[in-house]
Amino acid sequence: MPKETFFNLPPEKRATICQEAIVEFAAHSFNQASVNRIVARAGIAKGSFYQYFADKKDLFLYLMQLAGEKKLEYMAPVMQQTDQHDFFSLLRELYVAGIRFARKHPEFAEISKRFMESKGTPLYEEVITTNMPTAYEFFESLLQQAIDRGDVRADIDVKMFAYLIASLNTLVLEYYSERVAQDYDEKMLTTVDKFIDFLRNGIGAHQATMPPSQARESFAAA
Amino acid sequence: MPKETFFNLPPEKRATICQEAIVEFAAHSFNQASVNRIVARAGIAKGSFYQYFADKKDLFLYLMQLAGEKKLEYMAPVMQQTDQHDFFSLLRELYVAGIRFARKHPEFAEISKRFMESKGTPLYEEVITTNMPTAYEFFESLLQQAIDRGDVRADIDVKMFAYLIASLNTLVLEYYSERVAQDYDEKMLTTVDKFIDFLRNGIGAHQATMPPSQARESFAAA
DNA sequence: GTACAATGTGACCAGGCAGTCATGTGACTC
DNA sequence: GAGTCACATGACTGCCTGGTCACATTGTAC
Repeated sequence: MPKETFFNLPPEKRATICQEAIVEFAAHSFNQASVNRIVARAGIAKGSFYQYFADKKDLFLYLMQLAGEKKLEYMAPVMQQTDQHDFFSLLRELYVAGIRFARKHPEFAEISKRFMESKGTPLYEEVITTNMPTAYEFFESLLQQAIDRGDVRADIDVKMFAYLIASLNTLVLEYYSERVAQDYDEKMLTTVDKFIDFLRNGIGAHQATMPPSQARESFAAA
Repeated sequence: MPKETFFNLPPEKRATICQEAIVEFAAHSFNQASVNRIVARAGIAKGSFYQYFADKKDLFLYLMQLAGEKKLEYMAPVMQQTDQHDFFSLLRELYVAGIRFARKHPEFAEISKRFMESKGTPLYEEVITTNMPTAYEFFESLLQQAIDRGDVRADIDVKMFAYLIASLNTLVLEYYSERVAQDYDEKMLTTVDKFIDFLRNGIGAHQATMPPSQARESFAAA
């Protein structure tokens, strides 16, 4: 956590520092990111930085927290509707929400992605074990619900598909970003739908339906 | 490419240097990897290193080449059988071969993985654009063949599924390594089969068959 | 005006890095 | 023994890093 000094700062100065730090960590891994560059771009003295933050890690964890909060703003509305929609529709909304978040806050998404790739480093272990429940557990319980409700075949390996569905979440985002469109929207829904249809065919309870769905409207706010 | 001096070295010394370099690049990204550590562990002088290699990148590219050659040893036998098996069996063998490679040469696999995650860096761009055809194109043509043969539904988005299938290749490896077994084999075939069955249900031409396959023997040499 | 606390500052430190180079060494030739 | 060649060596350069600290500046309370 940043020191009190940091929160006493005029908001715009605080915002500038955050902004430049976000840019730095979006462009470089934790180790590669440079405090020197951050303070230079933010226009503050090195000594000031260490009046605000205990060290580089302190800043990084704070940014991770900000990113998490921001992402939750996108995901929470969807996650509260678990009862009102079938499993695949819900999944679709979750994927869409994830893409929206990444599109509106690409630096946050980049930082998170970079962090997820740092599996195995001490910093990763520290953050994961002390902080967050992983997405896997969430998808696991969601899958189990879906099976109980009859949305999903009962004979699947739940843990494996929870893993796969969580991974597909980042996969659909990457695919869309790299191959389909640089700009937000338009083909996004159809891309997500193709993934969801594929999943529905693969593990849905009803026999696989051939016609892939047309682009439907998202039931979450656009 | 390493200098002539390097290849004039007694083979065991060359092997030692390679081994220590592999360990270093498996444990650290290109930027984080330290020539100082490599020479210290390999027991050679810094100056000697620069008699063998032009610079750090030179060594790294050489290791990437070695890794590629080694991986090809595993993949090539499978890839030459494209005509003799249906699409999903072939895919299964490719996935299995990939896991076998990663199990027998974990450092090479780690280096490759780390490199693949460095998308966007200048080094990545340099290697990709000048050297390798990506796996995507390979899977794309494989998919197209499968459609023509009637193994796969004709109405799918070929590019998207080529991307997905390529990604699933690394995904099944990660899942197996992280969640199923630290040791090689045993549940590997059943894990891969679950992925393949899922794919078959999702995009196979015949209506989804319910009973997931039992562990079959691999048709490639074990 | 003065005292005091909060905040700002950048030179500085120790340490790591990639890469260089003058010098050393030993083997082989004539 | 002299000359030559391939290889070996590690001190050195210049640079960058995260983090510190003695000192300067500012704002406020009295």
